[in-house]
Amino acid sequence: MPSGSYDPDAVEPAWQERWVGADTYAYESVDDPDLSFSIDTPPPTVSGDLHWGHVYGATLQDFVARFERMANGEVFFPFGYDDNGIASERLTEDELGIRHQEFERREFQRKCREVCAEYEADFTEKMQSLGVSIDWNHTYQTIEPRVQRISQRSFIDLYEQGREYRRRAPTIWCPECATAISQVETEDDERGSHFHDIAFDVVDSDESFTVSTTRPELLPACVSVFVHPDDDENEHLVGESARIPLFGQEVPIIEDDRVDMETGSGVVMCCTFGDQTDIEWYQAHDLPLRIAIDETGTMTEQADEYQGMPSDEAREAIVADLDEAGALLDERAITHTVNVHERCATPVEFLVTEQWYVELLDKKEEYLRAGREMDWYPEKMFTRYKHWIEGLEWDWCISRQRSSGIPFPVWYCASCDEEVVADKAALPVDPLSDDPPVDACPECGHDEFEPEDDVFDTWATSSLTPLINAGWAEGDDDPESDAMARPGLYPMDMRPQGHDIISFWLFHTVVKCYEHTGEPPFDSVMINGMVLDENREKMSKSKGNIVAPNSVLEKYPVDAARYWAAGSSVGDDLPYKEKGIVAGERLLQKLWNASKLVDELAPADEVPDEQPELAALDEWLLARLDEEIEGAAEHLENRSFSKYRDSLRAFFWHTFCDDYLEIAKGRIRETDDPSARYTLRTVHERFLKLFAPVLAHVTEELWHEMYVEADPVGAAASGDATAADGGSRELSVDSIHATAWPEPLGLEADIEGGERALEVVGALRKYKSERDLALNTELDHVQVYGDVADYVDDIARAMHVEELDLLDEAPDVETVVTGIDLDYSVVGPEFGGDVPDIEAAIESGGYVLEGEDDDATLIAGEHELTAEMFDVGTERRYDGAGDLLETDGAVVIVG
RNA sequence: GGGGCCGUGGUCUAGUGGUUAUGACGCUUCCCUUACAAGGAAGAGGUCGGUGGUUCAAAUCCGCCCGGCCCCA
Repeated sequence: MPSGSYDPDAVEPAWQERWVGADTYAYESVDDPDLSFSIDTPPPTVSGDLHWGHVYGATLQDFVARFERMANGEVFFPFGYDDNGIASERLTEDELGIRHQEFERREFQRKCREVCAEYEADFTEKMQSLGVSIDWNHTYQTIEPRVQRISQRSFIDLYEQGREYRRRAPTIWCPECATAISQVETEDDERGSHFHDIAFDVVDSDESFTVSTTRPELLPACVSVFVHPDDDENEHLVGESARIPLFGQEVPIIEDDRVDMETGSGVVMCCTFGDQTDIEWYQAHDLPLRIAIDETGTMTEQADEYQGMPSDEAREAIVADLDEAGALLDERAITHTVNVHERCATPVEFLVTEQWYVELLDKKEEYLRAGREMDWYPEKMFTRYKHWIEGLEWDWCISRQRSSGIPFPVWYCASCDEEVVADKAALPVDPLSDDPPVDACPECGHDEFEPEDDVFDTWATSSLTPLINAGWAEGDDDPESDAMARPGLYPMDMRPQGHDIISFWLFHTVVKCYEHTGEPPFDSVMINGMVLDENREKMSKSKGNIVAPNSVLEKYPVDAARYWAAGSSVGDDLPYKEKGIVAGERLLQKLWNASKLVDELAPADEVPDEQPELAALDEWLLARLDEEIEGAAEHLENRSFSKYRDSLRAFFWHTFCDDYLEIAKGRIRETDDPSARYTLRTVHERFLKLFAPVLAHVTEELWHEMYVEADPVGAAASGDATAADGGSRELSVDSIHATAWPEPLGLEADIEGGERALEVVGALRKYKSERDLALNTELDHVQVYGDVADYVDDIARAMHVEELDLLDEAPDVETVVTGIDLDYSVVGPEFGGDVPDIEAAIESGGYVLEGEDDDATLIAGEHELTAEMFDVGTERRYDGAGDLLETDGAVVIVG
């Protein structure tokens, strides 16, 4: 039995260990029809510390997992470690003091797996200490051979379907990392720079104009000059040609509304490529390419005498030469926004390179339909998906010029460049180490091949997690078959994701998996918000407002943090609030203390097995709990965690502890009442189950303390005996989390009577409080008018009333009509614009009241209102002995 | 620049057309009542960001404005 005060420091780690040791959350088989719910957890990068995003995201997922497990059956809740990215590459290099270039790619990846294993173990421990009900027997690493195989298989399938192509085209390039990157890997940054005002001559004219640029080294790459159509001052230039200073090429002057007239001179040069607008112009106006800077940042032959110079050196030389030639009109410092690589903060270049792409643009409609088929929590996130799809302008560049990552399974004929892809049976392959599947080029017969040394974009793999979980293309021995090994898992029931990364992770996953299976990969997606600081600002290192979860969890119980995390609705950001966690801690103690009292009042061996004849108030409480059970389930199904948490807490704390428990306590101590004992224990066990999804540890401990024979882990408990229990569904381990969500009892109860009885109790409390009396002050005589006959003893005992009488008739009061309250929901639609007339008549007293109660009629001005349209406001004046108290359903006289 | 979200007592928050606007934290007063003082009871505190409109009726719907946040460019 529970005793003392609750000790989470001892109880929580003990249960965490036992859950993992006993495989509490493992499922027997993924083909088990009992496996009712599956979650596609997006694998986190494991190199860093646990941050609030992990805690919040994983905790919300766990609420759903625990609820679904109780409500429906086993839950597939796997875990993945993302160790396939550049973060793990750097980690391995730092840890081992090596450079990846020093090793064959395959060898380096082996080292990565080894180094990451330590970090993964550490991360696993941290996740387990959050009490998350993940099945730790089902984890994967994105760098493991099986995942590499599925990634390469995905590539080959899409290639065979003609949905992938290799092309020379503009790409976003990081000169520091020497790779193409996708747009989502860039961010804006404010940088200092210089505007150079450069004079351009108009061909066949004496005229010249000024172009302001921060990139004079791109002059040799200039292919045109643009003017805004509304630019009256420069409009006359449109149609002419301009001669580029120093380099001499003649380029057309074109109008386009993408020119920013506010910046510089309003006339802008378009180069190959200075920024993304240049690329848009290149495509829109069919401009030629003049590539003046190569992939290493060196000037090309287009740059004439500057060829071979690094671009920043060339910039200085060109500026000096412009000045000498008299073409440099001005030079001034500015700050402007530049696109930088998020990882290394290097400003990106826009280069023309050969890359692999996945075709997306031709199937936007289908992708939209797939997105619409999923349930979005919150719904508004579908809008984000819709806009993302509609706004797609480029196909997806999936090749990266990095040294580690999953290799493209492709070779090229050294003679004719024919693409040769790997045999499906041979996957995973690394073309840098493995031979192509053919001896001679199927196109030209040549026998030498160049391996593709690019690797996949990390999202090309991360977008396959539902397929990895379902064992796609692992279903049978046929290497050509894409049958799933665990087809029952697909589509998966829920995909969780933080809202900051849905566009490149979730959305790509939808599209990619749809391509492979023809259906959306998820029945539902649950988007969570961010954890903000106490002032609702994003936590960031530069602001220095980061609160480390570890430091908080050392101080507070995990269940308290889980309680705090449940204080949000799906999709909402959640500010870190120490007070919110303290509130959770208080609830844990309250639950523990109430449990002690329940166990004392209704110990297991004194509670009748069968439902006894129930007192009216007990019946009422059980019926009210039925409503709460249904409400809690509905809120959890809608992922309205906050509503679930708050309504359950309020009902438990106020209705159960403050009202019912006080009454039951008196009744049992005086009469050994079996009805109250049965009710207490029944209701209490149900409360534990209702709280279990959020307060995972304390409910487990209490359930074992009170409902499973001698099997708690806390304090005095020892041994590992597990006793069968009636409530358990007999899953792999005895746990409250393996029991079924409570079914409503469906008792016929006098709901109104119970409410009325508690109103009377409330009125008497208020009476005592207003007179500064202790709540246990004896009251000699109380009379009640109102139907509370079945509750008289409970009321009298709870409020220490010596003699409580029921009155058959209303007490002798003088009723004074104080006004008329209209029921606008009836009067409004009935009388419409005449409502103000009626109000005016009532206000001025110009009305006649006829009849009483249901037959009452009100004549106000021109209109006649029937009883259901109004209430008569009254005030009672009581001149009798004692004090008159009123509630909605009863009249109480004290004294 | 495009899109989305938000603004409710000191703080956070419920409430998407209908009488007196929900709750928590904080505050004030009272009560040690053999589960819990980290508890209980009562109370004070709000022109629902501003403004105009729709409606018999607006915190709620619509327009504009102000303030804040996020995503995309």
